[in-house]
Amino acid sequence: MILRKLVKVPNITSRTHNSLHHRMLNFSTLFNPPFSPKPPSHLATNVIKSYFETGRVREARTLFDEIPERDVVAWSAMISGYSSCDLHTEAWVMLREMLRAGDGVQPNEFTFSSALKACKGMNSLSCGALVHALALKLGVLGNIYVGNALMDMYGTCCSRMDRAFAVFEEIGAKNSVSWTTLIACHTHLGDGHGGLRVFRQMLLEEAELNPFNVSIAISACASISSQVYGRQIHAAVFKRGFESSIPVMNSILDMYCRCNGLSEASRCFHGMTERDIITWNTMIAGYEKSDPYEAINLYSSLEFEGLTPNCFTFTSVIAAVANMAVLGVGEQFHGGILRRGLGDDLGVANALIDMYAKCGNIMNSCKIFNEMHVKNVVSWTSMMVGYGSHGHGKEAIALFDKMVQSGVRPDRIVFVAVLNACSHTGLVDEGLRYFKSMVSNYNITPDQEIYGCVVDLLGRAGRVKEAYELIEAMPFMPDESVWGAFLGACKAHKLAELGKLAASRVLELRPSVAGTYMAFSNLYAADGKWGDYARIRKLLRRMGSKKEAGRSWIEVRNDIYSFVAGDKLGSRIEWVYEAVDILGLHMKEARHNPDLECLEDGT
DNA sequence: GTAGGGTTAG
Repeated sequence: MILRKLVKVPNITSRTHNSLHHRMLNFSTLFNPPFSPKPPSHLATNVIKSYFETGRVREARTLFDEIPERDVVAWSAMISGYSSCDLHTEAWVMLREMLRAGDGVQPNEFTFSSALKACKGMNSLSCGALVHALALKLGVLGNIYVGNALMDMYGTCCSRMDRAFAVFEEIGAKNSVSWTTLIACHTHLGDGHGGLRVFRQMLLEEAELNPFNVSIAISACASISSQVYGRQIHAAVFKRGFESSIPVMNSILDMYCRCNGLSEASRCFHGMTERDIITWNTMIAGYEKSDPYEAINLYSSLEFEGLTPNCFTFTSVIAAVANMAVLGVGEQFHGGILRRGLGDDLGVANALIDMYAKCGNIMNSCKIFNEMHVKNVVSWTSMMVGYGSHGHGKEAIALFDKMVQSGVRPDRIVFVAVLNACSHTGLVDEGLRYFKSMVSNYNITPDQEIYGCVVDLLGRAGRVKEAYELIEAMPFMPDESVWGAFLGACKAHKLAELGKLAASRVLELRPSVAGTYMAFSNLYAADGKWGDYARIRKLLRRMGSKKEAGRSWIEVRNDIYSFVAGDKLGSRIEWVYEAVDILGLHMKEARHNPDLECLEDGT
């Protein structure tokens, strides 16, 4: 009777549970009654599993330690339990203890599949390869669970897709998990095309569609921004009745959000009968950039539905606040984050650094950054971008050096941040040094964005010839971001001929960019060539293309007023003009000469 | 009595 009660651990209250646990510690009394010749360790294993399922890790370990003769099932339950609770290192330590115990217990296929999951969780290729060797020695590689787990480990740890694929090829009778795992490995590595190739192969080999492989295939479409493929799979989802699966629908929402289909995402979202927190997070993230106001509205509806926001929710909501630059709202969300104990989450803290910087409060960004216990490359980048946009280029650069000293390896995006900081502070030679170091010390191949930054760095400082030489020396065709940076330099330094060359290149690459025509016509105007100026303007009008209006907004006593140049906000617009006049006076006092040519009526 | 794949944050 007592044993039957113990097996039902998850359903009991904590007080009852604690008292039971207190009695359970005496293992031999409970599990080895006088009439039983051998300890029924399978019952203890049952309880261990229940403990892990309810997160009672310490109790599981205590009970395990009490078992006099641990068999392979008990060891496997411990390794699996730790790994399921995301305690992968503990699972690994357990495996090592098992192998060293010297009691003749050998790992089986259950032990290996759980151990490989732990290696994947630790992102340790060396541990995974050790398990692989041992599994080979003990002849369990033919087991489908072991094969699939091995493939997953290789595909995740250090991106060894070559080895993952070799394992996949060796699996004789692949099952649906084998296919899903291989598609997921490709997709999670950012190779959506590869994921879809495998998905297509899976269909050719007449493997069945299921919610698992469909979710990851849609995620692959999202990663390559292909709404065309995404819609095809959406149609298959509809046909097979997988629309009742929340993860499948969440994937579809995410795909539409990332593939310029926000209205379609919204339609699907409203059609869902059941939604979880990931559904809401996906939509909030989808609206965060293009319609941050709606993202914040969604947050309110989520709370109204009684769901609990998590760190993903706040990361997106804080990003929405940053895009609107509404400090008061951001502070309120920050309070909510602290009340829920989510302030220590890395993603949330990174978003807060960015939000405070974009809302003009760089001091709070610094405070959050300095108080973080763990920082990743995004934390350092966010702080550097913040410093850069506040005109503190030197602080941004100092931070880069500090980051390297702390052992964080810079990625491509950090270099974008440091180059921008150098560019806006006029630290041209420092910027060029970082550009060279990126290639020689960190083996990062510069892409269009990086070249655009360096062209901007040289161009702003008036070193336009060097900027042009850099463009000429690029190992690939410069895109519109590179020529755009060059065009900006020509405009700033009134180099009409070179500017026309740059503008024509941008127009060749993206003929629909109205902003380029504007810059182009301004160059003619600056050059006094009014006939050419009129011709471009006429062309622009004929295209029906309109440069998107630069929108500004101001927060006055908790109300936000948004406007474009020449807009009328009733009597309140006077406040804005008054503020602009005061800024102009400040500029004159500081002996800055405002460039009024950049002002365009109605834009 | 012990093992598996999918969805959200820069």
